[in-house]
Amino acid sequence: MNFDNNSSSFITSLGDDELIEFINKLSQEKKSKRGFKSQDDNLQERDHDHLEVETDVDTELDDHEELDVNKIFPPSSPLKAPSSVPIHQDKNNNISVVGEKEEEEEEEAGLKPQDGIELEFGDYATYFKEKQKKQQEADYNYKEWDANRRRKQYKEQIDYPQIFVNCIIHVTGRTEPDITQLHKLIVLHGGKFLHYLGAKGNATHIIAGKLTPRKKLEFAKYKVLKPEWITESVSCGKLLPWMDYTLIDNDYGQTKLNFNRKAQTLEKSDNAGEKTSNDDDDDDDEFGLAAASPEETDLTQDPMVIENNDNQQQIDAKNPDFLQIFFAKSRLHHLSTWKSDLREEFFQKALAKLRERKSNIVSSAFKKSSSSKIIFHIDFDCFFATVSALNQPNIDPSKQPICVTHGGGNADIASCNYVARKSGVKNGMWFNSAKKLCPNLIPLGYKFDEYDRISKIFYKNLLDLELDSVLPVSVDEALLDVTSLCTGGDDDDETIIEQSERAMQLAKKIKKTIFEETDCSVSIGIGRNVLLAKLALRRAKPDGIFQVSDPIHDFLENIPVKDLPGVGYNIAQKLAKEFGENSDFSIGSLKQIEKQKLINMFGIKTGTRLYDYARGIDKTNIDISSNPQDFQRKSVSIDINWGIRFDNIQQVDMFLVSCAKEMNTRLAKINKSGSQIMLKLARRAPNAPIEPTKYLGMGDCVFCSKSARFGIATREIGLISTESKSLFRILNVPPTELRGVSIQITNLVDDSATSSQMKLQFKKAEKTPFTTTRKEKDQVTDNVSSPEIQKISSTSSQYDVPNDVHSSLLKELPADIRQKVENQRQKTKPKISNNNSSLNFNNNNNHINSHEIDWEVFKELPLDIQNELKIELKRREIPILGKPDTPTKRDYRTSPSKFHLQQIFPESPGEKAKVVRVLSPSPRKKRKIIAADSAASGSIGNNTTKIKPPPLNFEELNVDKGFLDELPASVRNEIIADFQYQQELKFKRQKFQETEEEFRKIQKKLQQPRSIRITSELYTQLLGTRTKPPPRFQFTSSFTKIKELIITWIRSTINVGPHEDDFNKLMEFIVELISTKNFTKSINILKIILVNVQIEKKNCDNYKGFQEWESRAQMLKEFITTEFEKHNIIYEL
DNA sequence: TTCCGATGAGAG
DNA sequence: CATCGCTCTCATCGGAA
Ligand SMILES: Nc1ccn([C@H]2C[C@H](O)[C@@H](COP(=O)(O)OP(=O)(O)OP(=O)(O)O)O2)c(=O)n1
Repeated sequence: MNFDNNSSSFITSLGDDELIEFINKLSQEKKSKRGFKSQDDNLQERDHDHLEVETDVDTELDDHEELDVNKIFPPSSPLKAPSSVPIHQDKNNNISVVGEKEEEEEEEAGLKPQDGIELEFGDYATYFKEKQKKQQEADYNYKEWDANRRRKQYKEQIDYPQIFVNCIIHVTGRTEPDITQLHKLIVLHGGKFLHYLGAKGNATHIIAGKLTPRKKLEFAKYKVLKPEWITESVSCGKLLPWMDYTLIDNDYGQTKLNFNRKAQTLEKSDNAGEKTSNDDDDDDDEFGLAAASPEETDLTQDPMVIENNDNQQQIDAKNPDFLQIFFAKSRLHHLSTWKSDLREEFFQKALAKLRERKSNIVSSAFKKSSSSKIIFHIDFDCFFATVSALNQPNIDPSKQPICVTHGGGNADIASCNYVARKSGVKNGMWFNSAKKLCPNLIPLGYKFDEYDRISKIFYKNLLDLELDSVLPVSVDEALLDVTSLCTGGDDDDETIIEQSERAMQLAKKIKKTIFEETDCSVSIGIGRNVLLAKLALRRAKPDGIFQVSDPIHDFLENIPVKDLPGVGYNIAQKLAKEFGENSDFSIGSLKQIEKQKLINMFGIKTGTRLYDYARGIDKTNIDISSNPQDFQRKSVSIDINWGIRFDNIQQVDMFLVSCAKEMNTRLAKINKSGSQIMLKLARRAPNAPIEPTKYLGMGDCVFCSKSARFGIATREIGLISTESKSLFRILNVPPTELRGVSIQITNLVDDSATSSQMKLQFKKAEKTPFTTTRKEKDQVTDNVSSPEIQKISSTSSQYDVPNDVHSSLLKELPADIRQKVENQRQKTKPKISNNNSSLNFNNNNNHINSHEIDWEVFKELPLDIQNELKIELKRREIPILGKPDTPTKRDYRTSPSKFHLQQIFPESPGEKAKVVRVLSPSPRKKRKIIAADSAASGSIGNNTTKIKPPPLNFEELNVDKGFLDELPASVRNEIIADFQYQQELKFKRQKFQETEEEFRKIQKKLQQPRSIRITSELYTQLLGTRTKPPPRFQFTSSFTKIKELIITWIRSTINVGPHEDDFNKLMEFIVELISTKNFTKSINILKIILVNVQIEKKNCDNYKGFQEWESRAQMLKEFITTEFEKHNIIYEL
């Protein structure tokens, strides 16, 4: 029994409690021969194990030597008589037997409202999670039970050969033997039984008796096998080659070869709006899971189904399965996933091609005239709309306006056909507004699997052409370099006309083939570069081919700039505004603008690009193999801006964990890890309504983001989730205000490319935890690569959590964050730490944890596993009892000093420091932190745009000089507080701008022309003068900035009053102004203060603060009056 | 100059 | 009921050495 790599990452992904449960379970389990964990690394798998562990706490498995069958399968359970079990269909359209009873019990116990209590969402959420869990759990329990039974029955232990380890098998439809039997066979032989096909295509195999044509398409990406594969494999005691049992034997292998794209989704199509189709399309059930297909629906008498329908409550991000449900139905998610998969696929192809070319030595006879290419831009006409309308006999897309959308109302239109476009309907529009433009607009549902299928045919055809290069732009769109196909063999003899002619013929051929194979029309644009091809494509649409012929200027002249790639609303607006033309600013006009002017307006790159585009120049390269690095994926991110509604931070944390899991899955899929993480949040804009127009939408939002470094490339769920939670706290957005979350991982490293690091090293270290091996530098991650450090770093955050976190929140935090906060809290207390043993003092929580582990049993585990677990425990700072002198301890102490480690507490009286986190900021980072520190302690007069944050109560600033990179928690806290404060300011500023606008309007309404006139006069005057700002206010050079500064200052301190120092600085500034005869300016500042103090009055929670401000303002006013009198000036406000 | 982090635009 | 507003890349900007 041994852990493999993935087990390691599995255990590191567990929460502390889970880990402990895991250990305890393992201890009891060790006699069983079965490895606990199969190697699969995907989410589902993790969940499974995770759940097994979890369930152990409150089930009876603790004592499973005496396992009572009835506890798992109560007397009424059908499993008592497995062979005669009635088939039972659950809501997922999967026939389930095992676990059925639990589900029912659970319903009774937890789901059905009892005593007339309304079912709350929390119950629902629990229920939903529980259901999944129970399904998986039941499999495991069943296995245990069966083993037990056999043991008793045969008085010996017969283990079934675990032939299906690594297999995740889904059974669908009618099979012989039936699903119950198959389920048992699979589970008993080590396989995972997948009750439903999630959106992520986790199943490795699908077993089916026969397939409807529709299912055939749907399962095209899977190994769909006959049930005999299972039964015969079992009777042979080994895994038989699945190829001999394929159900779809005609094209599977081929498809697989050409399109190694992984299954993305098995989302069934909706038929929203008019239910026009009665074919074998499946409708979604509410949960985005597999739906009932016609031949099975007769079995759907399960109360479960009804129950679920009753409980179709709001599905928002609080639901633990929200991500899957959401993604399954999100068109943009599909679009993005398809795109990156295609990019990856073609990237790999290009690499292969490159290798091949290299081994063929001669790479010449290629690339003859790179200057003159022929590029095709090919794209399906209104892709989603066309495909969704296929096989819909009642609809004629050439006459009726159609669109693809989820529902009516404010649902987005993904795509609409050209009939609808005539009425002004556009992609991305909301259905309601479109309906106004086009009253008979017909809504159609999404058919993601169809889009995928058509797309595959499309790309297969393109590949078959053996072009110079194919660059996927989207699921329905690609750029082709067809130069060599159009230039033929003879070099220079060809005229341009001949080339064009060939290109045209080729385009026609492609168009025809694709139409024949898909029933969908493509349009093709042909040009000498990507730009021209794109513009030509636009002209070609719909259902056409257009070739840009050589005097390209005529062609370009009247095209609106908006059509240029990279020119969107903003740039087009800016151009139109600047040059006074009405909205359709053409390329012809763009050409008139000087290069420098464009650069000034849009920056160096955009400016030059616009300039070139106007002249038809574009050097974009579409050949992946010519420079693969350019086409490497550089980031992986998850964005959710729909359904984000949280009540408290715990829910946010849970959600972030789901995201981390998803992130891990995605990274694992492409074998990459990243060393930098960014959390981006959308916060409801100050004046936006709590609930926006679009149901569960994000509405108008303010965005903020913060990034951090792991110090090492990773995809560990634990690290990602911990870091995101940490960042979330830094960004300080109230959970109720949150409307969008995104996590991005960058600085990607290929697993294989960095053999010296991460997993391999990690594994090595597991095996020999006593030796400290010399690590090579990790190129990407700032020289941190020691496995010990990597492990510790789960507790790392670039920033620590501020210590004003409410204590009720604390206990909800993951242990490692909690630990940090606790530590910091301790630290702010008077020194008591020095003579304490960490076991008693430092790790209160963890000490409790460690008692939960049965150390006696732990000791009986195989040594290597013990070691592994010890490392993990150590990483989490859970003390290892019963064996105090653990070797892992030494590892910390002997860590090379070049690593920057955080000293928090002495581990034992004699020892020096305890390493809590590792962070290796780049030199810049270091500077930045230090700089931020000084900024935070500075005040308004410093040469910085920062305003001093409200007084923070960090009395002690014990800077530990020994660790340059790491500032003590208290200082870090200040930095974080400062950052949060800045965020708050930013947000308030925005809020203020709106308030200010309102204020101005009110002023106008009240007919106070005089005040306005004076104000604006003063403003113009001030803005017009270019006096150097006085020294003390050097940080701003323009009056608007000063104004803004003062406004934010007031706004942020209206509850506490101005800080003495700041106010003094201001007074100095005024004195300076007056002495330099800047009278107007001083009056103006006074005005701003007076006005804004009053404005803020209504936002003020603490009247005292306002009074403080008001009195200061009066003081200033008097001061100015007196000063002015000295100069014989009388002013008027 | 160069690098970095935050932010935004644009694409399908 | 509604509704499923993703995700990647490049550019810009301001701040820091
Ligand atoms: N805001 C958008 C834009 C596009 N899409 C989807 C639906 C489209 O069918 C597909 C392809 O986008 P295109 O921009 O190519 O638009 P169409 O194919 O619909 O129309 P056409 O290409 O004919 O202009 O992407 C979407 O869901 N939402």
